[in-house]
Amino acid sequence: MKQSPKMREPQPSAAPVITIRDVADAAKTSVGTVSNVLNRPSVVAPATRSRVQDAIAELGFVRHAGAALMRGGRARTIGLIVLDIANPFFTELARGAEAAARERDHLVILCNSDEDPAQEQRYFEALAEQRVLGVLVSPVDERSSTIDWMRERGTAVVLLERSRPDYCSVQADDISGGELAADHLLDLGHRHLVYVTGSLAIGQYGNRLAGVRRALSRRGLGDEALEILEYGSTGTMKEGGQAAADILDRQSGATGIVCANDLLALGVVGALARAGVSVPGEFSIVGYDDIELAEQNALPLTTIRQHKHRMGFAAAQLIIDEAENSVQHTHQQIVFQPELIVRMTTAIHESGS
Amino acid sequence: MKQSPKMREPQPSAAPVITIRDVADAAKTSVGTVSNVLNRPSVVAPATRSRVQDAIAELGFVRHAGAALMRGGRARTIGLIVLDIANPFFTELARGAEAAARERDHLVILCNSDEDPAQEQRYFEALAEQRVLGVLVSPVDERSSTIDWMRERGTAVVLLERSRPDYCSVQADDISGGELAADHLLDLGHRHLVYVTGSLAIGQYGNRLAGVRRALSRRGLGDEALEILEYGSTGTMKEGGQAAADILDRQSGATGIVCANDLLALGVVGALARAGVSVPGEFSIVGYDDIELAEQNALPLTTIRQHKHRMGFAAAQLIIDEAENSVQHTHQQIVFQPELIVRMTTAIHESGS
DNA sequence: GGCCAAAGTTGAAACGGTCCAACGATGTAC
DNA sequence: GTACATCGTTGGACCGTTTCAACTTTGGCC
Repeated sequence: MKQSPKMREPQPSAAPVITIRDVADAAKTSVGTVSNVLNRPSVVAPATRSRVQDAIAELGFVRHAGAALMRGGRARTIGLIVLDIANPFFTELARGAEAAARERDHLVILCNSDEDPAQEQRYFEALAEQRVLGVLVSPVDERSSTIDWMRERGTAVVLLERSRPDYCSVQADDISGGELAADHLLDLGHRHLVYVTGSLAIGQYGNRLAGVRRALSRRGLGDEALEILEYGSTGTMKEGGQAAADILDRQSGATGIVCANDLLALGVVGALARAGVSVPGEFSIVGYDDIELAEQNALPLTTIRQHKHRMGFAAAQLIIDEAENSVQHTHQQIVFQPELIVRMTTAIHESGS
Repeated sequence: MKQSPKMREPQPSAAPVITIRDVADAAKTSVGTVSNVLNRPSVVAPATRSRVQDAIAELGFVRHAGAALMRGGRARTIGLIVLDIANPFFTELARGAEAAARERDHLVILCNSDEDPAQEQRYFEALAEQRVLGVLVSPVDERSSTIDWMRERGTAVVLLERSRPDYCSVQADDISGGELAADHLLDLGHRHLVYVTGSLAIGQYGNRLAGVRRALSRRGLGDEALEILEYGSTGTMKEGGQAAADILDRQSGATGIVCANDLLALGVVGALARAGVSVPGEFSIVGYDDIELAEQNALPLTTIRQHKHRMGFAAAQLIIDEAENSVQHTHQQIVFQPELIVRMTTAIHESGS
């Protein structure tokens, strides 16, 4: 009955779908010229250019990114796959990547693998299908064949927090970081340490542990001076709370605690405080990452600072470079040095020894 | 056992670019059939189907999402634009959206506007060009014409934390939440409150303030019983620390502090602790959001819980529904009720008022 | 006025998929 | 044996853009 499309219906289904063709007609020119206005405005005569721009604005034309990609191009979009979007380390890194991308007029889309290889794979595939410029990934497993698969299909990949000789990567020197943390405690006189960590399958946690061990052995201390408490996931505050309970249970005589990240450390500190245990009186605690919370905590956390923003920035630059100069591009592994930030959760070990 | 990866030069870009045509040839069938295997596997005979699937695997075919969209379809991707990716409220919400999307085999891509209208606009445009299914947005300004513009161009939009009668939206009842917080303090005997907030241009912070005022006026208290400390941004821990300093400076006699979000509250609590001021002895503090940190803090935070995960879940469901049943879809505004969670930062106000 | 180069514009051929009408093969009913 | 329904497959039109060779216009120079 009411076939008239001009009726007052506020329905959204009136989707007109404006194409470059419509713009060309409205501006009384050709599709080629409109395309030039979009992509190479300088080659179009000013008068024509502004006629086209007016038509675009008037009709509300939105270029179809998918169609634009068909003649071989690559998108102006960078994918970033992180292990845990709730970890401030990654959000700060994402900000850095975004800043670098913005400089070159690119966009970052953030994907959360939640440490699940299947989910990671889904995002890899989706990004490959989108023909993104490249993917920055903090891989669940850096040996995963999916990463090679991506590159074989023509999508550049930069590894975060992991490295492989045949890929660009951006990481921190986690071994030195672990060493820095342990050295600090040893310098303060602690002689029995605990390393609290998320899953050691996460490479950087393993490396930090290696650094701790190196510091111990440099002083002639062996594994008897170290306990390891490993929890299942990426290292959350809740797990830190659990760790504090476990440490109190054990009564093992340990006085220095190195945590694999700040969330764990804050969890430990919080739980100890709630249990009425003095920090740094009875335990000295060092975190890792230097997230904003570390400084703002009621008891500011001694920690190992990572240059998260710079790492993200560098990674995005690498991927843009790799994509734009793929011919003469050489893979590089960038390593950032961590830094000890002493705050209030560590102190000299008074009694004994 | 080593492979010899160095035998041949790492191909600069020997990009083969496998198309559906190549797959069809390899599987000795037609492109139409391959397309059917991809999109409607059930209509293809099992033998053919597996031949095609083998060819896809062997050749490493990746469908070109852009091309697939050209015949009018919509992507299986949902955009989510948040104000501040470092705020756990949004990451938890993102997780909820992701869960709902996964159920329907969609993907969420997260974009961070950082409260900058220009950045928000850039993401809107990029998502429109990608022809995403729809966009969930926590808008910098819900009256922005960009939102209407998106819908006119055919991209569904669901508002988060804001509402407009002509859009789907998911929000919390912030007025009730503010009231809940203030009532709690008033019940405990506090008679002079401070409201610590980020920019009041952020609508929900304004609503929470309105709730606080409502609670006061219900008890016959007016603006003389309320101080407002407004800081510039989205409300960070650092600003909370500043607020604590300002409150101590003023000596105004206030004893109850309502914060517009948990990060502010944790900043206040941390800074007061560092200043040696007892909480909840001298000040009672209520946060807002119930992020994970609130519970895990050394002094667990009394706060107003928001159902972040459910909100994200509902929003993603709405957008999928709107996109799939656009004809008979009616816009709905979903409102979640907040909940008071009493922990350790609030206590009875002892001394006479 | 004739010639030429530069500047601006044009139309059509890709690009890699989806969709669909039409087709062939096979089985079933009478 | 004929008519018909079902199932699986096929090829080509089409989607919206970019690219590029060819074309037209303009203006400078001798």
